Amino acid sequence: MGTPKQKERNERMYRAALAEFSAHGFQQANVDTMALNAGVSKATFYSHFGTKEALFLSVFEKVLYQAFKLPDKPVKAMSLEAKVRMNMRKLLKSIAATSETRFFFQCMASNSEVIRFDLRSELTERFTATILGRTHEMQKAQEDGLIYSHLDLKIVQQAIVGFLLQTLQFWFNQGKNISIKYLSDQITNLLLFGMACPALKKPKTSTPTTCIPKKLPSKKPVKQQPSW
Amino acid sequence: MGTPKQKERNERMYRAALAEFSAHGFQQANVDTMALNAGVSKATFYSHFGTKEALFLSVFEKVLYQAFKLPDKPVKAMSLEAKVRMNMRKLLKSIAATSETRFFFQCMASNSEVIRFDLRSELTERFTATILGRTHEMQKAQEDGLIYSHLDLKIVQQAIVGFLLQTLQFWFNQGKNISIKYLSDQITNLLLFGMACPALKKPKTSTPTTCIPKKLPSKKPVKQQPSW
Amino acid sequence: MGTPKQKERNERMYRAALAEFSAHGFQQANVDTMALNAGVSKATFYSHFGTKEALFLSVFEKVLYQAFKLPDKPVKAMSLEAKVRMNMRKLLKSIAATSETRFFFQCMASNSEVIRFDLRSELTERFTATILGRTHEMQKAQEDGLIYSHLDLKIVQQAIVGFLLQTLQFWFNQGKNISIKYLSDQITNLLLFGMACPALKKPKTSTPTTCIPKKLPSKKPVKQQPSW
Amino acid sequence: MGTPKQKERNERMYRAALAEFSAHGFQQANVDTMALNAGVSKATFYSHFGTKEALFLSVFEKVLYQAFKLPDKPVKAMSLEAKVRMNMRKLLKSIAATSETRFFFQCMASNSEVIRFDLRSELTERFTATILGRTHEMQKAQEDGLIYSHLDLKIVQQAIVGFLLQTLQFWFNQGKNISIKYLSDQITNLLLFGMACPALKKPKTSTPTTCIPKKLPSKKPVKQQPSW
DNA sequence: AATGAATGAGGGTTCATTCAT
DNA sequence: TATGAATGAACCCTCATTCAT
Repeated sequence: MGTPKQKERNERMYRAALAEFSAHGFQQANVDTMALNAGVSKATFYSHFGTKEALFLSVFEKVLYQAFKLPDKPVKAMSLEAKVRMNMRKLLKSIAATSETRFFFQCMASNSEVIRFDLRSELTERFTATILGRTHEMQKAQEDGLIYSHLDLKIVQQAIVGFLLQTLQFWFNQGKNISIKYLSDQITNLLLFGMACPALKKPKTSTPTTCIPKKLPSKKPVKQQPSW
Repeated sequence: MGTPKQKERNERMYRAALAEFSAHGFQQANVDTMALNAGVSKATFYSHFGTKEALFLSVFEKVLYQAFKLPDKPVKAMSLEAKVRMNMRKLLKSIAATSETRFFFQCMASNSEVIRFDLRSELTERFTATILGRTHEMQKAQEDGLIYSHLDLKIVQQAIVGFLLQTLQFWFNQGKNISIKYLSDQITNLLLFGMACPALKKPKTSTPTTCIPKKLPSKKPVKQQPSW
Repeated sequence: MGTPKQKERNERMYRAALAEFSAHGFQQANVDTMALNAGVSKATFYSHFGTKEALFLSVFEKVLYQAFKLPDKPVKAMSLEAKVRMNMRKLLKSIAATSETRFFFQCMASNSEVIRFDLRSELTERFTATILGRTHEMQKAQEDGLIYSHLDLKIVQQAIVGFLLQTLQFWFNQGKNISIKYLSDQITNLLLFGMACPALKKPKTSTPTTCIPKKLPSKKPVKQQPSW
Repeated sequence: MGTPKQKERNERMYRAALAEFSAHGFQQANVDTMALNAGVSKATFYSHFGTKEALFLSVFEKVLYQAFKLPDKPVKAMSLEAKVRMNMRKLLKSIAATSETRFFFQCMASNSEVIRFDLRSELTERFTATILGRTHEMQKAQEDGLIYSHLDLKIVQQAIVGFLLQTLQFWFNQGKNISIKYLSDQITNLLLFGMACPALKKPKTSTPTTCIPKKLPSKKPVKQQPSW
C-alpha cells in the first residue's frame, strides 16, 4: 500500500532491521545502524513502528511467515526416514544459506520476553513442520505406529528445535567446515534412531527384536499424563 | 585466605552476580543491581574483577567447576540405557533445583563472544560427561558397539546440550508443570532410541532386528570423513 | 547551513567548551559543565563531536584558525624592529583581551598527546608568523642579514612561543598589573637585542655604545615602573 | 629519623611518586601506580602525606631543593657570555639527563593551582640563578652595565624559564635528535644577543658593528647541522 | 510523511580517600 | 605503623525515543 518508492523503502528498512537483529539480537541491535543501512532516518523507523520492540516483532513475524513457510500440502507418501532425511537437508541448507539464520538463533536462544509466546510456539511448529509435518500429521504418524508411542510430541518438537539450534551454532562456530550433508545426516540418524545400538553383541537369543520395545513399554510414560 | 567476613562478602557478591547474570544475560545485567543486592559498592566488584566481562567469566567458571563437577570415577558397570536414564534424571533434577540454571541457558544460548571458546567446550564436555561419561569413555562405548558407529560423537554431544537447553527452557516457560522424571525419560528415550519405530510395517518377518541396522549401513557416513 | 537557532546553539556550545577547556585543560574539563553552560544536553555534545577529544580538537582548530589568523599579506616595508615591536603589542593585546588565552596556554603547555602534532606546529607557526612573518619570510630576513645567520629559525620559533607563554602566565598570575605595552616592549627588546650590553669591555672607543642603545633610549621603559 | 628500613622505604616512595608525577603531571598521576612501584600500599602514602596534593608538594620541594641546588658561591670572574654559555650547557645537560626533567615541565607548564606561588617563584629563581646567578647578582651585573639597563630582570627571568621549557619540550618531541650543545648555544646566543643583526642598515660607521659579531663567529654553530 | 537534531536516563569504569585489622 | 579492602563521587559515553521543521 503505497507508491513503489515507499515499497522499496519499506523493503530496505525490513532488510536492515533483519540484518541488525540477526547480527546482534534484540537488546544489542542498534536502531541507528538500521537507519543508516536502510538509508532512512531513525525517526522514520519510529514513525512506522513506534518502538524498537514493535519493530522487532514486526520483523520476526514477517520472517516467520515468509521465510519459513509451512509446507503447502502434506508431504507425499514416503517412508518416515526418507522424508525426514530429505527435509532435514533442505532445511539445513536453507538456514545455512540465508542471513535470517542468526536472527532465529538469537530469537529462539534468547529467552527474552520480547517474543510473544504465540510467536515462539509458532516458530517451533514451523521448524518441526518443515521436517516432520504439522502437529496433526505427527500425531497421525504416531497413531500409525511410525513414531514411538511412548514419546510426547511436544517434547519431541522442543528437542528437535534444541538440537538444530545447538548444532547449527556449533556449525557456525566451527567456521562451517562441516558439510551440510554430513551434518544433516548425523542429525537425522540420531533423531530417528537414537544413539544406542540395539543388537548388542549377543543377538543369539531367540527374540532379540524386543530388545528395544521390550524395554520401553514398561517405561512408556503414555499414561503418565502431564498436568498441562 | 580471607577472614570469615570477607568470605561471606565474596559469597554474597558471587550470588548476586550469578542471580543478575542469570536473570538478564551478560549485556543486560546491571552491575549496580549486583552491588545493591550483594550489599557492597559497585567499586568493590570492580576492584575484585576489573571488568564486567572478567566478573562474568569468573562467575561462569565457578559455576562450571563447582556446580557441574565431573563424575569422580567412571560410572560402574551398568547398561548404557540404565546409566543414561539415571544420570539424565540426576542432572535434570539438579539443574531444575538450582538458581544457576537460567544462568547457563543465558550463557550457552547467547552466542555472545564473551564466553571463551574453551569454557563453552568445557561446559559441553561436563554436561555430556555427566550423562554419558567423558569423551574417551564415549569413544570406548562406541568401539564396544554400544553406540552406533555411524554417529559423530561431537555432534552427539551438541545434540545432548541442545536437547537439555531447549527442553528446560520449555519446562521453565511452562511454569515447571511437567515432572522432571517425565521430562527426563522423554529425553532419554529420544536420545537413546530415536523417534522412529523400527518394527512397524513388517514385524512379521523373522529377523526384524535388522530393521534399523539394515537401513543405516548404507547411509553410514563413517567413511565420509569431515574436513575437521 | 543551519537555522539561526542552530547557529546560535552551536555558538553557545563552542563558547562553553572553550571556556571549560581554557579553565581546566583537557583532562579536567567536564563535559557536563559545558552542557550546562551551553544550555544543551550532554548528549548533544556527543552527537555533534563524538568524543571529548574530538570536541577538543574541534575547538582548538576553530580558535586556531579564527582567533589567530595569519597575516593576510606580508607586512609592508618596515624595519625589523618596528615591525616586531608593533606586532608584539598587537598580539599581546589581543591575547590579553580574549578569553581564549588560557586555552592556548593549557594546550601548548600541556604536552598531552591529545593535540595532534600538526596542530601544535601550526600554532607555533601562527604565533611566530604574527610577530615575524611566516617561516619563509623569516628565512628571507635571515638571508638579507636582518636576523643573525647563526640562529636556527626553528629554535627561535620555539623560543618565542616559550617566551610568550611564560611571560603571559606570569602576567596572569600577577593579576595583570603590568601594562601590556611595558611587557610587550620588554619582550621585544630582549628578543631582538638580547640582554648582553655589547660595548662593555671596550668603552674607550668613541661611539660604539650607541649601536643598540641608540634605538632603545626612546623606548626604554625604565622609568615606567610597574606597580609590583 | 627512622630505621634504615624506613629510610629506604621513604626513598622508594619518593622515587615512585617523582616518576609518576613526571610522567603524567599532577592530575593524571595515579597513586595506585606509585604504590605499586614503591612496593608499599597506597594507604601508606596517605598515612605519610595525607592527600595527593600534599604528596605532590612534598616531592616538588624535595626535587627543588635537592636536584636544583643554588650555586654555592658566586660564580667566579668570567665574562657574562662565557658564564652563561657554560652554565646553560651544564643546566641543559643535567636536565636532559635526569628523569626529573619532565616533572618540572609538567609542574611549570601546567598552570594548575596545585603549586603554591612561592614554590613557583623559587623554581624560577633557581633556574635563572643556575645560569646567571641569584637575583642580586643579576642586579649587580645590570648596574655594572653588563646587562642592558632597559631590561626588567623579572621578565628576563621569565624569559629564561620560557626558553628552556619550550625548547626542551621541543627537544623531547623531536626524539632528542638535536645535540644538547647545539641547543644550548642557540639559546645562549638568542638570550644574550637577540636575533636582530645590528650592523645592517647602517654599516657605514667604522667599527661598532663588530661588537657582537666579533664574539660570535668563533662559536657560530652554523656548520653543526642538526640531524633533523 | 520524513527527518535532523536533541535528550533523559542510565551504564561501565576510575580513583582519591577511608577504614578495619 | 602498615595495609588490604572498600567505597562515594564522578566521568565519559550510549541509545531509544521525541520534537520541530
